[in-house]
Amino acid sequence: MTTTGGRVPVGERLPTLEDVARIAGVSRATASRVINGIRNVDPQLHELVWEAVGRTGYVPNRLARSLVTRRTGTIALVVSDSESHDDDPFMGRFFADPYFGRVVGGLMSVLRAAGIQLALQIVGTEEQRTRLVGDLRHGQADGVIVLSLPGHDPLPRMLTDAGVPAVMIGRPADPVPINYVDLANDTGAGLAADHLVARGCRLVGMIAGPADVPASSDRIAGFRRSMARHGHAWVPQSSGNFTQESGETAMRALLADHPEVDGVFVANDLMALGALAALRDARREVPGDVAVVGFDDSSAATAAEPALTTVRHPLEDMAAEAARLLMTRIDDPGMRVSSVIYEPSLVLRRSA
Amino acid sequence: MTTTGGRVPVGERLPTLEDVARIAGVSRATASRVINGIRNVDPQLHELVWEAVGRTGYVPNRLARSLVTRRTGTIALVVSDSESHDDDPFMGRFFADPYFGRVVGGLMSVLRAAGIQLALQIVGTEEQRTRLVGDLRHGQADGVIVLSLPGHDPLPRMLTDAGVPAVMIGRPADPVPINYVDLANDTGAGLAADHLVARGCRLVGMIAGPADVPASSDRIAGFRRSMARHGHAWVPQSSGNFTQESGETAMRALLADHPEVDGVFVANDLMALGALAALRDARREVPGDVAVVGFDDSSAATAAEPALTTVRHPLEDMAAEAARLLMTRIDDPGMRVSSVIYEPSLVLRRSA
DNA sequence: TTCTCATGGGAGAGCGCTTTCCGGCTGTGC
DNA sequence: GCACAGCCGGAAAGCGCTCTCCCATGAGAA
Repeated sequence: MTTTGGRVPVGERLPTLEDVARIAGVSRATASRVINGIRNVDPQLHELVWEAVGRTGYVPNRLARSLVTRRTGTIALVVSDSESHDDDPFMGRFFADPYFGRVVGGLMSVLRAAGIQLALQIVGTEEQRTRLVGDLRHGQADGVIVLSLPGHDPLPRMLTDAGVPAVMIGRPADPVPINYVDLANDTGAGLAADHLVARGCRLVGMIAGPADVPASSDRIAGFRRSMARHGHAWVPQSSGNFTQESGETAMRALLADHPEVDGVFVANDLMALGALAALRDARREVPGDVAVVGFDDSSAATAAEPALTTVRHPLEDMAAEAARLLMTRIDDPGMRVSSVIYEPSLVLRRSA
Repeated sequence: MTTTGGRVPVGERLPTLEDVARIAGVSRATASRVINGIRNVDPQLHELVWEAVGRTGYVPNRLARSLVTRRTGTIALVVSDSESHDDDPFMGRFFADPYFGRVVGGLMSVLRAAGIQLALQIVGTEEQRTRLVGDLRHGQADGVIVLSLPGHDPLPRMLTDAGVPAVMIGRPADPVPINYVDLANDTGAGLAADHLVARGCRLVGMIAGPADVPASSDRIAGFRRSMARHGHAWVPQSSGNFTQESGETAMRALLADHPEVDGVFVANDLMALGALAALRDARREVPGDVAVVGFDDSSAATAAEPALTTVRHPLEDMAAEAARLLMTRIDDPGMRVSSVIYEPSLVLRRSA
């Protein structure tokens, strides 16, 4: 078996800048200048260097370069999971949820074009968090996108204290001077309330998410506020954990306690799917007997039968914006803390 | 504002091994040995070093370490996208698909415990591929997990030629001596055929995926073979691209051409969701008029109404296995090429 | 002609770490 | 009492790259 072209045989030492320089008959410094397009270099040497690069199949060693430039071309996506343990199935659920995929897709749409790679990090324990922040300060990654998760996570604060460029998707639970991109969750929930009331619903219930997730509590507050404004001071509520099954259970509970509900706002589409199943079991027509409004406009909304009327959450756009914000922050360390809030809209389908 | 505890102020130079050594009153070499737990070091010095580490808040610089050890503690997840362009929406679809999330979840379940991070890479152009392989040879990552995508991708071959530890999830389209983990897709499709026939279906159709994806073509072949064995030499077929809408379109086409179908095998759950919608539109009862079997047992299967009878694809387990295989390969470069094939099973729900 | 100044290239000092090599010390067996 | 292992710690050589100095050269000004 022969080796084709200029390909370097396996196991052989890889060509270094030194080799390129030697072959081109210039110094390492000049070779480096040519390859990085820095300063004017004599066109003739320029050519010689590129020729040597071609002949050797030279590829710069990113690690070595990063060590001196303090730039890695990597952004970390950190999922901070302060509550669950390593063997908790929570993470499995998390990745399977459309949320994760949509975020990654949005981030990559921007990062890919910029030639930046995304490094996925999950931190659970205090030690892992400290470690992560340490690595980041060393420039393991140029910046961080933090995904908001349940609980009062110390990570955002640690990151800002350490001066690591960071952007959160979803606001932090505690007030921390960190950049973030979020949705006006309260307004979105308000839209759902308006719609259900306008439809003529008399008793509207709510299936909420975990109270310690900011996105969730904002939806709860926004919904209640809007309902109150419409004269519904009291809203029966049941809670789930954003999964389909929990939505089904919550709907059953709601139905048991308040058989007369004729409208329900579910804090995310996945739970709405479960709610739909529970309503089917209870022989309630949707939207005839009970109108259902979801939240997120994820793929689950169109998968549902009937298709879900839901609040649109432009997660891909938000993630893309977060990536852009982070890149700006990385290039300009002096940038002042800023946040971008997206406005939700109601997507009308058949369920309400 | 004061700085708490041993925390190092922002902007200050980070403590290096040199600093730790100086404070502990030992040489850099000894400090390194203590921190990495290499060789026996006098217990007293040992303690001195750790104390210095605590006082300075020292965290080893991973980059510098990797440069010399040639180990990064990173595994790359590469999505090779040889056909689409940068602005193609294909990638958005890809990340939103449960497939991606399930794979990441499975990988992380293993990698997280091993303290390895996952770096996401998307390569589209030839240049990006060359670049990627170059970076990998330099040890940018210790190994690669490759996701199989449409088309005859040159990447697997490039990787093996370069001697980069790699494991594919899903077999390569062309025969390449690369490690992979796959599902016996043909057997799975056969299970679906057996079930539909056993149910008494007279005319069974099929909604296939793209023909150039190995997983898809294996399902097609397996289904046809099994149907033939049951005496159904001919199977009407319509194709989609694994999305819900394409499934709906394909089902409509199938119904138009063969109104008498009373059973259909759909090559993945997402398309099955679409097929269900088309059947509903056409006023066919499922499973009464038409029985439907999906593939994957993804979250879409339970979201469907009626819930889908489907072929279980243990993607999380497979991804976890791929991660383990890769780690083994990394530690033992001499390991011979091996592949693991998972056996599918049929999950009975209501649609068939 | 001489001095100034701009320009391009080379030498070499690091970036922060691991690891080999070697010297000095202690303990054992004869 | 001596030779020989066996250990342990330090000095220093890198890993592959960038980038600051500094020098040489040549053009333009006085």
